Amino acid sequence: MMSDERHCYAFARPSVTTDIAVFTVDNAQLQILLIERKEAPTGWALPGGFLQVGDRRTELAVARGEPPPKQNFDFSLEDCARRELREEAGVSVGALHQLGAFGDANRDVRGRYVTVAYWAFVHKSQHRPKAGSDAKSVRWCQVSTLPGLAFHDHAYIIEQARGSIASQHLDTALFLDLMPQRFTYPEFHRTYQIATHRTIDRSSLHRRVLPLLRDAVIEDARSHLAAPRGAHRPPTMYDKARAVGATAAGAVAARTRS
Amino acid sequence: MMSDERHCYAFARPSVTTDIAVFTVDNAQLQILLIERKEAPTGWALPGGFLQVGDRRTELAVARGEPPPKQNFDFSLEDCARRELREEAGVSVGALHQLGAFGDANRDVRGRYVTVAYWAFVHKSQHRPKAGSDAKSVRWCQVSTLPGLAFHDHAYIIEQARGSIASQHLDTALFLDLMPQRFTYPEFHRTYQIATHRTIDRSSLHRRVLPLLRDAVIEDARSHLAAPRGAHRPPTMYDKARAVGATAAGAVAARTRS
DNA sequence: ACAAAAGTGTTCTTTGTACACCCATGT
DNA sequence: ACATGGGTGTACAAAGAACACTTTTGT
Repeated sequence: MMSDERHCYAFARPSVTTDIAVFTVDNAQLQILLIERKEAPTGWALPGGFLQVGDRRTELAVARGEPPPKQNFDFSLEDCARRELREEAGVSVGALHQLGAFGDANRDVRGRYVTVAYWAFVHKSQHRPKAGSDAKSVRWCQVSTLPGLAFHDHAYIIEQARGSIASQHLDTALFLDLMPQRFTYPEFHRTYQIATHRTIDRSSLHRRVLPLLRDAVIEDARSHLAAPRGAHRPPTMYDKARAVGATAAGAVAARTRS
Repeated sequence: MMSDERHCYAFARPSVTTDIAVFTVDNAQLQILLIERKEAPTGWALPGGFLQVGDRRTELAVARGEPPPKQNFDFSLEDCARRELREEAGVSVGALHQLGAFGDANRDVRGRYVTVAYWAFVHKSQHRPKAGSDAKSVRWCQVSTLPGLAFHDHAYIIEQARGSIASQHLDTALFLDLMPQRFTYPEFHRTYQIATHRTIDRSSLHRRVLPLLRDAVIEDARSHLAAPRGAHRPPTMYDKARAVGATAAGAVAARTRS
């Protein structure tokens, strides 16, 4: 009902969307969150969707500094990415990293789309992906065996994101986002190697990461329950929320809720 | 006449623009190309403008693979940047580097704008900036003493671009775009230092750059006319068009014209 | 005791740079 | 001769990583 085209402009405009490549490490594999589209073009795709802008009057008011509407309004591109991720896939992320804008005229068969791509790291435990409004389903897919994608530049975007992650002057601290609330260094070492797709000496990485975890040690011996037990020294547990540089996904989720 | 708002959509859409930070080195200063806007908000700004998209029928046809219209159509975001730079400032550049997308709701008082920012290097000799349709004037401004800008995130964008240029993992070859058709290594050395805002040993930079210029030597002794004369060995002249990695602005201009 | 974790010290490589000193080539 | 350009060799510094080895701490 009422899909009237009520927003009219003197010049044609493209649709603006954000797409987000959410990576996680599980089962010794780098995985990415994909959604199965309900509408054409059907198939698998990166989660994402339209930048919600207000009508003329609203936008002018916001541009003048008035408070933005609470509903159906993305103040920033990053807001849009977070919202789409939440609505479409049920996932709230910490740090979002912008990859760039993609806008070739033939990138979407439905018409002219300009998309701003982001990537993020999460740990599965903190998210329960749930297909939202526009998605038939949501799935973690191994990046090594991606299904065919509904938009032909999504594979390229994922490629770019992986390059960004691997070839790096990327801060070690960013990889903390891949960890659960509590984790040990050996776990971090394994995860880091999988995410960057290379091997690195345990001790060398340890030296780089330890400073970040200095204040995140969980002293309580009972907390070690989740750590590997055995006839050996138990690993130190760290609390992601207290690690420097980590963007606690929990905190972000809480902030969003309030 | 007929500024009717003929393009209507079910959902509000932002305007999409590109902005370009064009840098050059002249008079021992890093300079940037700014235009003086004719329309509100008046004042100085980065050259740039609207992404020209077709109407629904046109875009669908292009998305299906049919050839894009010759007129008033930007196939890619980069095409848009080149066109705007040409139309608005009379400048054609070689390599364009995407900085990212900026789309906060309060970035433009006229309404909701999403801009994709690019930066480029040029040499003044190859361009005659000329105020185009939307510009009252065009000017090279020293980045050290920028005027106030009509859009408050343009200063931020310029800042980002300068950071990108200075804090390097930037390929040396890109700086060849700052040179004229023919240049000497000592000239390159000076230019490089100004652009990156640091000093570097003549000999060290020489080693990095020489491989790029191997096949660009101008043998003809008469070509040395433009080189500094004096009671000393004359410098070797190089031809930018034959240097590896340089994107000859002339070639791009020619391609555009055909 | 054993095994995994934690921690330390050393070496190696790479990369970029400075620096010193050569030769080349014009007026 | 001399001033500038071109070129080479060496040394140095920092960063990242490998490697070897020790110590810790539980069963």
